[in-house]
Amino acid sequence: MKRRSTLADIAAAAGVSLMTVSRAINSKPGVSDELRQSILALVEEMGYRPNQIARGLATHQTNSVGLIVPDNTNPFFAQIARGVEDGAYAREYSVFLVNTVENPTRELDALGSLWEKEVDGLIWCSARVALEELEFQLRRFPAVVLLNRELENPLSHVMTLNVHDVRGARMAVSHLLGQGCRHIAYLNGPLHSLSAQRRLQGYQSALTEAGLSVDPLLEQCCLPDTASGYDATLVLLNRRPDVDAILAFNDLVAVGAMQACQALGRSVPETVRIIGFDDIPLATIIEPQLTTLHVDLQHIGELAMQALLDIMEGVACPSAMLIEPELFVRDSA
Amino acid sequence: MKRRSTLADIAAAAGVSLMTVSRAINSKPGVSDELRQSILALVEEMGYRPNQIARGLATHQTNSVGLIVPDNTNPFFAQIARGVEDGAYAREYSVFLVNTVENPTRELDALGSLWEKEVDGLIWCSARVALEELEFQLRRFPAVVLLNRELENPLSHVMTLNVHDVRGARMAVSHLLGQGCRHIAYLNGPLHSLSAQRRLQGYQSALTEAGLSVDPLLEQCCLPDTASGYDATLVLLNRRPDVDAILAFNDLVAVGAMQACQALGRSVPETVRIIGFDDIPLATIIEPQLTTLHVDLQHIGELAMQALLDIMEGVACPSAMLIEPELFVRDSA
DNA sequence: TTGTACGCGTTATCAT
DNA sequence: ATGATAACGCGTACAA
Repeated sequence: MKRRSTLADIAAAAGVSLMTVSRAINSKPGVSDELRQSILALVEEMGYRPNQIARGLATHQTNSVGLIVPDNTNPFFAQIARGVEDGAYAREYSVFLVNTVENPTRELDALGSLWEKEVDGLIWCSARVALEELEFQLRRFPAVVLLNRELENPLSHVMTLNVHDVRGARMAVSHLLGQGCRHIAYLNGPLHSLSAQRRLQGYQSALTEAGLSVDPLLEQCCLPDTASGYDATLVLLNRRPDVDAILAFNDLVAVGAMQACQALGRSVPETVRIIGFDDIPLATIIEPQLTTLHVDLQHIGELAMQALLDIMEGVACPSAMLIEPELFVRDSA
Repeated sequence: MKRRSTLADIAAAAGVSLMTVSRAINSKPGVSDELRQSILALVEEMGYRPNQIARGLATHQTNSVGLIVPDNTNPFFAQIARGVEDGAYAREYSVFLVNTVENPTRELDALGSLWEKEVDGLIWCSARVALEELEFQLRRFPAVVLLNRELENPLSHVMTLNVHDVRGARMAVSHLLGQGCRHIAYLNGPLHSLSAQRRLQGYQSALTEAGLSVDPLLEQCCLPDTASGYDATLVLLNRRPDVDAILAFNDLVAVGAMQACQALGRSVPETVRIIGFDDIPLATIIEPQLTTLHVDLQHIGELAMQALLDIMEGVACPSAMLIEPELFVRDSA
């Protein structure tokens, strides 16, 4: 690996000063056209590329952002990450990806590490930290987009981006009620998850408004994966065999629920209707295809990145965005 | 966002020189114990964290690596990325994630961008560039782990990490032959994919060795996703209705094949046996569960990261690693 | 239009 | 054990 050429090398080769080369490269005024051409030719020839570390030190801009997710393996976050990365590429930014693995220590480590690296901005999904810690961290970064978390007091350099979970859950329940279901259960996600709380709230309020009572026995918590959804459904259906519909925290849980129903000989959607959330690719792969609340996750990722760039550039930007999920009725409900 | 404190701030507060603080922080010798203690206390109090950009400029080490994948949304690469990130976290490295989206331009852009950022190392999956370009790029980085690509002439700072695709495909074909199948088709992946070529080779050689002829009509190309697998299977079964087994390039394709069979009323595994490759989570979610060649992708990611660190630290390291897939017999074959 | 001096925050080197 | 000084590669501010 031979030494990288620097501005000084180019300047020497071109017989001009450092600054002239710098200006030529950054297409700034103050360089005659022919000189610029010959410099750029040299740059090409010598394979020069600006050293972003040095540039970062001088300008306090690194052209990189951090993306914190619980687990990039989860299709939900994978899609978002893809959108973020696409958006970053379009604007010549690089993305540091970090998984928290639902581990508070690792989450704080990630924040510290990103801060040390002087990222220009941060997209932070499902922040699991206490409010005080959250505010401390937000203060440290120049720009932040918070996904899946809300903020009482808006900060000018922070935008929150949330799915309208309450409305989504209500749409699902309405649909089930319309199909004649009267014993609708809810497989909730982790209690500390804001989405889980909001979806629960939507579920309960829809039932109440329909004149049905909210029955704690119809609510069952589980981790947001297929295996947990399966187990939770067995528990649920054992406790309340009269259940005729299940709203699941997300699609993975819904699929687990579907498998459990099949294992118990309860056909879907004939005896139990199932609705998921998020519309991950799996939703259309399994049989019967999953009715679910569709959210364009990749687009959300791109939106988040664009908003982040807007904040960084001082462009006016809303303090919060709310994404409306859409009920995609397929075969499971 | 208030100004970050710097070494100078700490030094001033402690009434010592910059270097003493630097030494204390980096736990280098040359600082008395009590002084070190009091400095570290100040560091804590003032919330000081070293600026990695400045440090990077001074040391030419950034404590960050690049990870290039075709698409982080593909479970195959998502698992690998997760392993890489876990490994990086364990050693206090950060990971730049880049998607190439099978786009050569974007792949080159990614390499350029990572080089500008002075990453200490690179994990490069499924490099799609020509040999000459590959060698040029490899020369630019201090350390590289190449996944899914081989190298004629080993380089001391590069390691290749491949799955033994040939052996995997042969195991699959053997298994199918043992089940009595005699018209085994192969749904190949993209032609430019090295894995696809190797799996094809394993498929063909296993047939030949069993005394069966290789029939081009039994080979069908498709993109490595479910929809393409579905379409390709329709084409294939239309052309050769006598097919009694399908080996798919990967699990996504296999699932598409399974759906196509079901759509055509051909039961799996009774009339058509199907085997996939990679064993992504989906393999055990669908019904019937997929028989497939299992590879521990997350572990591969960790291995890649560890090897990369070894290269970077000058630790002796093999020039190539070959991972053996294992046939997991489930319900589809 | 072009060039010079300096600073960004840190580490390496050489003194003390 | 501690400190002064010079890099690292670039951009900003100002001078020519």
